[in-house]
Amino acid sequence: MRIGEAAVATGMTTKTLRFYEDRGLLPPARRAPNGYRDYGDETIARLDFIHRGRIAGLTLAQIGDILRVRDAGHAPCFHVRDLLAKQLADLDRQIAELLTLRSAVAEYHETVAAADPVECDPQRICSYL
Amino acid sequence: MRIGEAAVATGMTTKTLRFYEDRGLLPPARRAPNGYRDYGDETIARLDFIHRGRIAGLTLAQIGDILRVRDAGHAPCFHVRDLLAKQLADLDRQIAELLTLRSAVAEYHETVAAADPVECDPQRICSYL
DNA sequence: CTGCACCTTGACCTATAGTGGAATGTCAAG
DNA sequence: CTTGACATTCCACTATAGGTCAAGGTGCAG
Repeated sequence: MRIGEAAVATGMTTKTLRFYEDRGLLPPARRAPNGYRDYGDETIARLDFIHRGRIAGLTLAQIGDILRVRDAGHAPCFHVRDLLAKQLADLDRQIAELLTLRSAVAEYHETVAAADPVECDPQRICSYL
Repeated sequence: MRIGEAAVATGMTTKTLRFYEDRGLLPPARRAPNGYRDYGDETIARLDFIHRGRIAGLTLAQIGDILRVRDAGHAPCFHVRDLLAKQLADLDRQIAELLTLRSAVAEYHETVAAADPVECDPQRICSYL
């Protein structure tokens, strides 16, 4: 299977596949006599895994870690569990930060929406921010 | 006031001040005869405004837009109001996305936490993700 | 034989908000 | 006269996940 077909099969671009190889998420591809990359079904499965990981919000580095555990012959379940726990904690922190920011912005917005431009002090750029 | 003093006064670094000038958030600084930048109080006020904008989660580009409106002689209130409304909408979207992602990750996490590594199919890398 | 679709590599670009370092100039104090 | 603290410019680098462009090789159909 050539790179273009693999790209269509996984919904990625050929650029992305080469990029993943360069980043070590895919092993160096087997080559046809003409130098073209030749992929088998196991690579498609690997790319699907990478895709699922990305959907779960994992970074390529984290996905790479999981793949290396698997490639070392171990089941990466415990590693994945820890990674997902960390991901949950990160998400909770990010959500909390955004909620804090949201309430600050909402307050500014109410103030400025009720503002009279005439009272705005040029020196302060905008009196309501 | 030299750049180092202005940096201390605003809690920024000299690098940041030069960077802001380069990005057009500060006008080209007045220079002392020795070539050193020479800042007045109006620049400190401007830097404080930039700082408040950053705290409100505005990008430098957005803050720059506000400053250009002010520099053109207009009160930027209406512009700021629209910007903050957009910022609120963006934040709501981001928060919603993160909450969606969080629930997906939470589900994966529960599944994998209850998983038996022995049943994990190597071909699928990790059966629970 | 030529056109077209596909493949190869390498180098550079995107956005964000700065940070780090090198080479050099300025100025007051000891 | 030199040392130290400050200033100048310019260039490169950080992290993320690729995208763009160029110059060229491969292979099949008409």
